[in-house]
Amino acid sequence: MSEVYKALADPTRRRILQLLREREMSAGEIAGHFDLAKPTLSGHFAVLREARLVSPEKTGTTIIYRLNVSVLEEALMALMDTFKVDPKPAAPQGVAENPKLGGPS
Amino acid sequence: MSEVYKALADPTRRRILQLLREREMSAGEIAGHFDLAKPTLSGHFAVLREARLVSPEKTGTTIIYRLNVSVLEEALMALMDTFKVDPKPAAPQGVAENPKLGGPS
DNA sequence: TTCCTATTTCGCTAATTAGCAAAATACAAA
DNA sequence: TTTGTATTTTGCTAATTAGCGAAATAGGAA
Repeated sequence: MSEVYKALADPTRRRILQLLREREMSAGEIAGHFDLAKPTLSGHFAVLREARLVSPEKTGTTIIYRLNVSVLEEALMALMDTFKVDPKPAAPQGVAENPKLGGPS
Repeated sequence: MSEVYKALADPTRRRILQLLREREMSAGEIAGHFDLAKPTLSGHFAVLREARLVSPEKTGTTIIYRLNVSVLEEALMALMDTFKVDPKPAAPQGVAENPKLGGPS
């Protein structure tokens, strides 16, 4: 799960995911959308694969990358759950007002 | 907005946010939850402040950190919108089975 | 004022990472 | 087999970053 955070932390990888959200694409086609060398993009693909955010499908010499929507969905859900954020416009969330400042130090 | 991704990418910072989700705490009290030096934690606080995920409030010599729930909420919403993910459980859909290429050949 | 506590800022080091060119791998066609 | 195309792996450099101890800053108490 931590790999997902790492994968999402890079803007290039987020753009790749957005591209794949529209339709699946080959590695070279994705690379064509960036001003980066192909080995650089290949490295980004590896990070996205490790996070299970994309799945490669080899057909001939080309590799088709497809967005793994369910993994992305699960990751965002877990994120919301971790921070107890509701998908609805939040009710006034009571913040504890007992900070106990000087504390037990 | 990109600062939020960066802030969430580090596990220590995510634990800090989880602590602050329960109640606001002073910098020193937060530091007490970790085996890290205080300057290290102070650096993490700075990243969280830059992302506007926490707000500091100075009272005397102590600084109380409070979770900025609305910012976290907005960030997660924007993330879901970016990737067009619905807050409902989705139909099961092919999950990646092997991050490496070449497969079981 | 001096002293104590809380927190940050300053250097610095080690580890990580994004980027590239070149080489290697894999596959299809001739 | 050789050739050509698509993609990854290798080896490297520069930039970023998490970590630390020491010093600096700020406020309250004596």
